[in-house]
Amino acid sequence: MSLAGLFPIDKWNFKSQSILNNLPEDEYGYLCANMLEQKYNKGEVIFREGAVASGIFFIKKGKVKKYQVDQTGREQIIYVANTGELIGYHAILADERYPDSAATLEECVIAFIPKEDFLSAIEKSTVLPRRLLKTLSHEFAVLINSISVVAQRSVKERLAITLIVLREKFKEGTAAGEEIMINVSRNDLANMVGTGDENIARFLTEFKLAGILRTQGRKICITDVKKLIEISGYGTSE
Amino acid sequence: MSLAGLFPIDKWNFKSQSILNNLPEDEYGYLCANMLEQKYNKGEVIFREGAVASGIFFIKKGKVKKYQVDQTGREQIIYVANTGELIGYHAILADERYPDSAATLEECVIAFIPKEDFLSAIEKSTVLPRRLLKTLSHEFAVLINSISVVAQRSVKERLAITLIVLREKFKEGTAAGEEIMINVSRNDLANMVGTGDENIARFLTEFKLAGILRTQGRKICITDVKKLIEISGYGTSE
DNA sequence: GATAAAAAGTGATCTTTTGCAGCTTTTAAA
DNA sequence: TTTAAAAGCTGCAAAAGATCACTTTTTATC
Repeated sequence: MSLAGLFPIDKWNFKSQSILNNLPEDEYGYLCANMLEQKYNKGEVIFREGAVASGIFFIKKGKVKKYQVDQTGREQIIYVANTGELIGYHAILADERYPDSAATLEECVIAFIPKEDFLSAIEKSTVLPRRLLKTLSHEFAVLINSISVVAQRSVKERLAITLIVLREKFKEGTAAGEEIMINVSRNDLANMVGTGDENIARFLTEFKLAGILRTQGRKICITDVKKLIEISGYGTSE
Repeated sequence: MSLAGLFPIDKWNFKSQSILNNLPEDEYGYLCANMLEQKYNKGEVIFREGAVASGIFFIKKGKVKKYQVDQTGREQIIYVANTGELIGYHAILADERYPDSAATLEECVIAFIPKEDFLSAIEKSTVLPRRLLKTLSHEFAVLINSISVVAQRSVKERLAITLIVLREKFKEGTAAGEEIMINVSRNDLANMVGTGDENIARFLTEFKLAGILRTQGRKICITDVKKLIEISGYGTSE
């Protein structure tokens, strides 16, 4: 089923894919001159919050979590980046250290582009600055939306929203007709929602009993998205 | 007292001032060609979330809250913009509707710059795109920081942080040597922290009894910032 | 496939936060 | 200065969420 009109999925997606999409041949070539492609295992850290930013990363394949760790050691996942997205460019553009950490959620292929190449590509390009401004501004909208939701919605609502969004992300790697399986640990799920693992387990059980989803080991399959949208709070209005 | 080294105040400030600061004469002149200056009373709405974005706003004097209202009518204040800051540019750059609403927290003087002027100023300028990229990227860091804090800190800690940040904002309009008075309603304070008015009143009383602050009507004067920083959770580490 | 380690699920309890009701103080307007 | 309305404060009860201990299931590795 499509979410169109039922759930504001745009409010939850950065779409940084569009930055490099259909870039003029020469500009793309230049950007890739010193590109360093690398395979990452599941759970590997790509960069850490506070580290001096040496470049940006292009996710050629896989899913990456972006997160912050607070002083008590708890992890807050800010965003899940998918195949085709760029990460790490904020630090370069702001000329600051990485504001968050990034780690793979599954096996990934990721290309590294050195800071200098990225910056001079922007310098030379006419479309890159414009695209970056657009993407960054859109990201702003996504993030303030997240703040409102985290500040005002219950854990149950937030879990519902998280599951809907994750389902869309996992849809991309799923063949048409095949069932969409969300494959993240309960702990990662808890760190996205901003609660403890136990709470997640409890609500997942509740959702399962309500016929909203089915689990296969750690994997989750949403069987009734509509009901989930209702719980998310976006169901009636918007 | 200075917060340097004690509290990461940079994590809480957009600093969009720097966008127009010391802009080359001609570029600034062009940007201001059709500028429309207007006086706003306290509490007036500047633009509303979801409205088609017609331009950007330059706060010449005063403080403005940026907020979202959820379906239950609750307001979440995302940011307080101060004298010298720009607002409304995200929507223009992203080519989307305003992602949040803006309203004055006090009497303000605000100048409106039409969308077309802003966009062609960017087109013609060499420094504007760069500055915008830098500002937007920094804003990203500020917002993800907010998400972590809202998701993981207690109401008491969040109030402490909010008070420290507000104090810095009100410092700007205060003559040197004069006492810094934070002048916002309990309701606005609650909407910044993301809780109810009653909770704010309770913790303010607690802080008052602990000798951290003093109230004069609705106005708040922080008398022991250090203690507040300890409560905020930034005291020991960072 | 066996097995150890890790992750997930459940129950009980404790803490934090919310929301209501009623009261007091402050503010603004007559 | 008076007065009405708005804003702020406090106590209490209920709800939501966090934490701990323990069991069960799953995953990964030999």
